[in-house]
Amino acid sequence: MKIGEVARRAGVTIDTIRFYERRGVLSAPARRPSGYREYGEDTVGRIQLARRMKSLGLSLDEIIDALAAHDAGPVTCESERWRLDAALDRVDARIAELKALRKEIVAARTACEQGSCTFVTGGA
Amino acid sequence: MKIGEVARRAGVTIDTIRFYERRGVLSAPARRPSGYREYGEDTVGRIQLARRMKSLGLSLDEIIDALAAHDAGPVTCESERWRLDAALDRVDARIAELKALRKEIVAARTACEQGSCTFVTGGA
DNA sequence: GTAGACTCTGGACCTATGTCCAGGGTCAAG
DNA sequence: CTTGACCCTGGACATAGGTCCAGAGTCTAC
Repeated sequence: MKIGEVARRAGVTIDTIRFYERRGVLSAPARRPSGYREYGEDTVGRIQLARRMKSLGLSLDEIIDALAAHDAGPVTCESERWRLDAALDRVDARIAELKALRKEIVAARTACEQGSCTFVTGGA
Repeated sequence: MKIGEVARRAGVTIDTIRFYERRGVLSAPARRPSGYREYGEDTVGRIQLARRMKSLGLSLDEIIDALAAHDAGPVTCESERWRLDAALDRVDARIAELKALRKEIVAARTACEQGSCTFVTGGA
């Protein structure tokens, strides 16, 4: 299968596939005599798994690591769940940050309404 | 006042001040015969106001715009509050995104525990 | 006058994840 | 054989907000 078909079936662009190859998400595929990349079915699944991980908030480096674990041997939900936990912790931390920021903004708004504005005057 | 003192008093780096000048947050200051930038007191306040806006989630472009409004004439909390509202809307939107992501992650975790894992197998 | 701290310019570099491009070669159908 | 779709490489570009650098000139206290 040529790269275009892999891209179409996996729902990504050709550029993304080549980028993933450069970054190590995908290993270098076989080549036709012409130099064209030749992929097997499994590549589509691997890309889809990578995208699934990405959609759950894993970074590319984390995805590479997770896929390496897959490659190294049988993985189970038990052995991999910590990756989700890490992603969850990060999301929670980010939400907490944003909630703190929200509070700040609301406080600034309230101060505005009460005449002790720190947004227009720069106080604080 | 030379740039180093402004930086120290405003709590930013010299590089940041020069960057703000390039971007238009600060106008080009007077120069000494040697070429050194010469600042007045007001610059410290302007930088602090910019930082305050930044800490409330405004982008640099928004800060530039807000400061331009300050420069153009008297501003009031009434006339400027919409900027805070815009920042608040953005933060709320981002929090909503992250909560949706959180839900996804938790769902993936739950599926793991129940044996229908979409994280290890890539299903979905 | 000299040492050490300060400042100048202009551009490269950083993170993260792709996206796009030019200039060229290849494949498949008619 | 031609045409149009496909693929190759390597590198530049994008976002946002700075950060850092070299090599040169300046300022100040002693």
